Amino acid sequence: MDSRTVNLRSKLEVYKAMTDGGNIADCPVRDVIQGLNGKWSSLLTAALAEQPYRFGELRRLVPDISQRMLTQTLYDLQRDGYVRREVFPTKPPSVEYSLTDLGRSMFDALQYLLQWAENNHDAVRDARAAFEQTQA
Amino acid sequence: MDSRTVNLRSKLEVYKAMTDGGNIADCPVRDVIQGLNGKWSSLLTAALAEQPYRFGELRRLVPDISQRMLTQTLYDLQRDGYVRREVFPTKPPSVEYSLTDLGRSMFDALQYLLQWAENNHDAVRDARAAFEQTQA
DNA sequence: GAGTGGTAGTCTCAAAAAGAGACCAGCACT
DNA sequence: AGTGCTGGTCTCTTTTTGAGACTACCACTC
Repeated sequence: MDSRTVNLRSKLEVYKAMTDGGNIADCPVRDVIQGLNGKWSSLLTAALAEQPYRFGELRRLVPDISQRMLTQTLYDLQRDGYVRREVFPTKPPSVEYSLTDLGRSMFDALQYLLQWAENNHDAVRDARAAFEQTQA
Repeated sequence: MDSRTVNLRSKLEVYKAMTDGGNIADCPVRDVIQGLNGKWSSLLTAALAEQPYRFGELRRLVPDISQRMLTQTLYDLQRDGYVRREVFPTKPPSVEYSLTDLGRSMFDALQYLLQWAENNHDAVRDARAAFEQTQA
């Protein structure tokens, strides 16, 4: 996607897209965003954007995720078409997860936000510190 | 942010930023992203990017949010420095919420993802339908 | 002067989601 | 025969979210 395309659209238009012109509760844009803002979705997508990984590799790569949430997040990403799951008939069978073209395309858009977070986490940290002062 | 800056960075680098070079559980990038992926954060940010709103206006604008979650999400966005809260001494007092410069900057980055969702929600819907077939 | 409505919330309880950790089957290796 | 690796599932507890009643203050109407 050409970045100028986004910048030419008004913020109002993006908001309207999220509310689907009145169909607020059942809006497709919110539906898609909803599937991406789980606690682990973006981290796992970022890992798989680097290279394909097996289940156990992902678990070791992200030590603070529980097996249960790893299973479920991968299932959700697969259901929405971002991730491909391939079983190899080794003994014991191994399972490889990789990004689909759709997943790669989504991650390209997500990267702007990740990059922003990397550049600005100091500002957010400062804001939190200042806010705690006003509350005290 | 210049879009080329992002595209020149490898996916590996973005992943490394999310894992903070080993400090995976307590990574500032994940910390910032975490604050943004609540169910209502992106929708409220999009609304406030359009124009400032008062509490009751936001509640009417987003009918399926509970007062409790509206209060809490606005509190979180204010704490992280994205939103400014101003009380006006009218009778009864009214409260106006608006984006800060930091919030505007963040929303610019978020917009790429919202735009992607708007362009690709059909593909996600198709993926879900296809996935249900394979499960049945 | 009693009721109605609009302001911005808080409080409580129920439901849903996430986290922790035990448990499983199958096979290879020692 | 025991140990470890594979990729999970199952159960229980804690956290997060949702629904809805309730508050205090004031203006306006009847």
